[in-house]
Amino acid sequence: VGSSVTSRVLNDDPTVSVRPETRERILAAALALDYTPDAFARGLKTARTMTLGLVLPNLAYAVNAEIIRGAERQAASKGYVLLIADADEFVQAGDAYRRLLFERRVDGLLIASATTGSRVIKDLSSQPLPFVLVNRRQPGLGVNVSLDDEAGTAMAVSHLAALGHRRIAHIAGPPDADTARRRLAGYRSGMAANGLRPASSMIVAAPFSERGGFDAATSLLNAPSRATALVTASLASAVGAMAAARALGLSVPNDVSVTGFHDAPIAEYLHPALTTVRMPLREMAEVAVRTLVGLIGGEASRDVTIATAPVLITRGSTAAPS
Amino acid sequence: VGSSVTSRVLNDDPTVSVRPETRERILAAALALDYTPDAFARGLKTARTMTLGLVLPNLAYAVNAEIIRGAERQAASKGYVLLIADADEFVQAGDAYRRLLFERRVDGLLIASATTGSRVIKDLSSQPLPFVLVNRRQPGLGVNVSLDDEAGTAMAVSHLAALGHRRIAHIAGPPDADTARRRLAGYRSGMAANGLRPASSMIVAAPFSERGGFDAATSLLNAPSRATALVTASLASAVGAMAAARALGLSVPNDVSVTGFHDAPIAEYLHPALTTVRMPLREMAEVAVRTLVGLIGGEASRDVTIATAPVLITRGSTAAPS
DNA sequence: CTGAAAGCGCTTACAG
DNA sequence: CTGAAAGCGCTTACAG
Repeated sequence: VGSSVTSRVLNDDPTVSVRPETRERILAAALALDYTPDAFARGLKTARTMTLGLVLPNLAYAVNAEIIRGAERQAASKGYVLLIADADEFVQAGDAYRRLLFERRVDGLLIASATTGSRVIKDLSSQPLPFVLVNRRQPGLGVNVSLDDEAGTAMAVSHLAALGHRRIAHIAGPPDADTARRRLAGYRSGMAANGLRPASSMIVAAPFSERGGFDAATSLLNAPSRATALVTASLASAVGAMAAARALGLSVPNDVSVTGFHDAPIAEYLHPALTTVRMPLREMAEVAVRTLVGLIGGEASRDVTIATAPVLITRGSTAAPS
Repeated sequence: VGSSVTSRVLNDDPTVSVRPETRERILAAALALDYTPDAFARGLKTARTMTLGLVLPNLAYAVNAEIIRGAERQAASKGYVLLIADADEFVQAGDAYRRLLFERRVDGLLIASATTGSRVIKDLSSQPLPFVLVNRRQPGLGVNVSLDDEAGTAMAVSHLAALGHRRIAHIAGPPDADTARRRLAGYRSGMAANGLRPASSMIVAAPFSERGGFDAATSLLNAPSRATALVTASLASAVGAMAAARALGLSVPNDVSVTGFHDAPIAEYLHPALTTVRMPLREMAEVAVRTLVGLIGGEASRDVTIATAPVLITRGSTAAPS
């Protein structure tokens, strides 16, 4: 049997017409020999690598792990394999950048990098490789898949307002992260919806880290007529905020309530257990992969905001003000 | 200029002899055209993909994120790119397995999967693809790079013994994880070194999770003549153990001391802050990559245990027994 | 010192 | 229905 027929049979080419017997022989031989096509040879010929690149920031937080896992699984189910690149190096236009963008190693890129406006991101648009921004909106710059962070944060605010809190402060993320800006918007709209208008001193920007939350909460809780509740923009900063309250001799939730953003197993085991907004992170990663695969296939795609509603997980870190 | 010379100049082929002027022209043209060789074409010809596969388990824990990050950076600096595969799917011999093992997509594999004796792992040895086991020893099965988990755990035990504890219990990991077995061995040797011999009821196996630690600690702390200190085999189980103590009305560290294994930013912000053993995880990942690259290059390699000593980070979760 | 040729392992028009 | 041929973009002996 010639290699042409073999290739077509093995690839289920619908245009092939082959005698059932020949097909059987090919299939049997392939099985007997454990034949698996060489991905690089195939990639060279078809100009499809069946590989997706994932550029992502700090892995130390469970949130990003959810994204990797969701993306990896969805990619696998679409026949793709996932290449991972560190955002820091990528964004500095290092080797990872060159390798993913120009060596034709990937058919498309998922960019989950958190900060905004880097030169690299701009390069992308003047360049034919399809890409999708994950958890990150940047109008005018290609397709993005993101969550309704605003609704999530507003939900946390409403929960606290319903408990009777009025002086609700916000530990926001870093201003260069668009997720931080959208969570801040959610804080504002949540306050407004509850008839509250926060003083600007009630909003403090901080990195998405324990340390960031600690420092921000310390300054917030040291202020005169301090807040009775802190809505934070990440899980890590909520942990830091609770630690800061304790360090000041304040009890959570008796003296001050704290909410986090995103959920992870540890939230339930903290002291007190953390009330937090659970966002559909895995779904976001899956949709991002599907969107990218569509783009690669030539589909026109639009931005998508994951419609699945955020869920507020109420635990011990929030209570009525005393 | 012919493509042969071009290729050799661009690849710095030492055997090429070329007029300086020609070389200049080639270099200038490459620069002007932003030329980057097609990785797949090169891979097809050279039979080197310059890609490494990383098979790893549950990403939800910061520990594994350290491994990815260390591996990714080291791979990048060696000119490699990192493909990621989910251990669950891989170990069940799913598509990821086929793709990484047989499609010649990678030059070698880093296996950081935690459990032991899977069929897939055995397949590997009857198969020419170089691989390195990361954080996981399996005698007779290829090269592994691991940490001195035993010393780390013994260190935690000695710290508690020095504080005056005698009834030190161990929340071990799952018995099918060799890291768990080595930490258990460290617990035993640490106890012996301090003249203590624990009753077998002082050792409880549990998954490496908050929940696992919670359940194990609950049973341990409900027992008669309960332990005054718990040495756990992971960060997550320490968090769970502290929660269990609280749930029983016991204070950490006044009634019971707790130690974790591995460090992450959150440990410092827990209540109380967690005493834990910091292991050189990133170094392990880097050495694993270097070892794998050596193997790919045909070097004979031996198992390596990272020599860098574990460090005990003493925080508020341990104190003298009251 | 430089270039033409072969070939890596596939897929895909195309001819028989 | 089946197979021979070209070609994807490189690298590497080899010939000039």
